[in-house]
Amino acid sequence: MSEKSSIGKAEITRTLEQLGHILEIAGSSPFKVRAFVNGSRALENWQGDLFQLVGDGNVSSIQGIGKGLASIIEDLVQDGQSEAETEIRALIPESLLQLLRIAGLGPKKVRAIYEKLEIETIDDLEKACKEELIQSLPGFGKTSENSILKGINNLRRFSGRSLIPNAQSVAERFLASVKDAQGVTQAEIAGSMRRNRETIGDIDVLVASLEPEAVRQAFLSTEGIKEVLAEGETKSRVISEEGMGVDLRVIEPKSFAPALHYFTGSKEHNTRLRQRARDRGWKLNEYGLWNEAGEALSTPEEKDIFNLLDLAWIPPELREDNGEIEWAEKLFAEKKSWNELVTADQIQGVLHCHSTWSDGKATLQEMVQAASDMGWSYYGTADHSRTAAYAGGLSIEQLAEQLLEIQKLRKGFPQLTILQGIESDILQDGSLDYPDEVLERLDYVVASVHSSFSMSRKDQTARIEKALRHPCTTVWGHPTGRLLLQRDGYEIDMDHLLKVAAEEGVIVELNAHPRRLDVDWRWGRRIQELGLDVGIHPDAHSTHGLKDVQYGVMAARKMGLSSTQITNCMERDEYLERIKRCHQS
DNA sequence: GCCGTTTTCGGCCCGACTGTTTTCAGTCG
Repeated sequence: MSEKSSIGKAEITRTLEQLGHILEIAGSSPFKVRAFVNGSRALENWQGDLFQLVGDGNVSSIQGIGKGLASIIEDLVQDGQSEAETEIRALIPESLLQLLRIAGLGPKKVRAIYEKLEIETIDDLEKACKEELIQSLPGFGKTSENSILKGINNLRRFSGRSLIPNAQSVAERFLASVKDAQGVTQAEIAGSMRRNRETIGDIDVLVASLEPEAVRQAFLSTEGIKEVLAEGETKSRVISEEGMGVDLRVIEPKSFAPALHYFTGSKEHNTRLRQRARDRGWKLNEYGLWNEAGEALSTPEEKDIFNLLDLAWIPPELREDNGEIEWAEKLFAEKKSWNELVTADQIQGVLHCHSTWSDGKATLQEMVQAASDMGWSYYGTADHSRTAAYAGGLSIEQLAEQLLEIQKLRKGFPQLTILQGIESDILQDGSLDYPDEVLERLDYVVASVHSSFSMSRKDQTARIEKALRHPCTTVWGHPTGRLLLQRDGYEIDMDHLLKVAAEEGVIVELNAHPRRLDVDWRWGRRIQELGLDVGIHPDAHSTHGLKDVQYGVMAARKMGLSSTQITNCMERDEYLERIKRCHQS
């Protein structure tokens, strides 16, 4: 398959989604619109070698992608462009897509604004609002004009999504303030946070109470509300001062389980479940599950909903319509339940941490003390290698000096096994950063890419493959190099490299830094199929950074992994044996 | 546009809140 085009899967999924939105503004059938958006998601969730799939002419084998979308995808992969795409893009000015990002503006209103006033950009729309041109349009008024101005303002101030720790602190604040409101029996965070998504758009607070008014009062009196967007009897929505949308939903206690399921989502997962209910002549909504006669079935817990639909209970993290429903069906038929997903207290130790020896903020002794305080039984430091000059990479002499310090520390921390590793840059030609005899003296090697991100997919893949095949490589560090909300990862043939890692016994890192969470959870199923071992490593640059393993654990749960698939859930002796095995001279 | 123990047509999930409306369309999750 030719690789002359540089269009990867990520760009194609974005294109399909955009085309859906363009069709929406252009007034296409809502079902056609949904087909594009669904197709985009189906492709995003599908893991494998897209080049291969296109070569085999099998694109429409992906559920949700039919002949039409398959042909667009094939054209994009093979030529970098598609005639159908060009035709759709010609329907409306591209810049109208930006208007959709303004809260309160949907496709119909954007279209009306464009057709009546020929407004194409956010700047022009802002000007029109200030000149009071919008309020005269049919279906608009003075209030809509003001809310559009507010929406534009918010859009400019906030990027839209947040990293998990930032979202957590906002969520905890709002949860705390409704929890003690009068009449509250239960309160939980639902939505993408409960599903452990890698970034969070909105926070969903779900509260069970027969006194919704008291809950609303408590919610709206939470500290740090920038703006109230809606306040109804059972539903309110605000923007926090951090720029996060926070939704409150109050539900009667008897409906808490179906509501928790409903507001946990994902939307796609919910749609599938509601369809499943419909197939039986039933109805599923946030208030409960209803039979043909319209009688509520008993669903005191989430698992009751699943079981009544002949499904095993599905952990919230897995509810992405990513094959979990089919799996739950099988488990239910076999009277089995899901394997227990990994928990943070099962982590026994970590590799891949930094210290002041390279670019860390804490000394090695401080890091070791913190690791000991975490109750771990092994700890590996892996500072940067010599080529990483930007990060104070260690020379061969410094590595030797560091070992002396480690030997001293070992005496002070007899209960903690302290390992000396290195995070070796994978050089441009795929070799590691020290001579083999230096690498062999270390306890382990994390091989990571830190430079030349823009190599072609083919070259980047070959580069990393060479590093993974090096006998000293123990761990493949942050496999894609992505930084969430900052940059995409480098282009690689992930499926191929995972196979290489499996062949070589290399541990695939799940980098737990909340900005990385790399490897992406969407590879979870493939990783399990290949029988790969995953290591959850904090990539800590400070003592506080060690606590980031919790985010790695969240991502591992989202991958569907249990402790037996995580190397650093092993007891010390087994673990030391394991990292020796893939670090042979 | 996608899909099919309704298989090539006729469906396609569901409900709250808002604003501009006199009964509802649009937006959102």
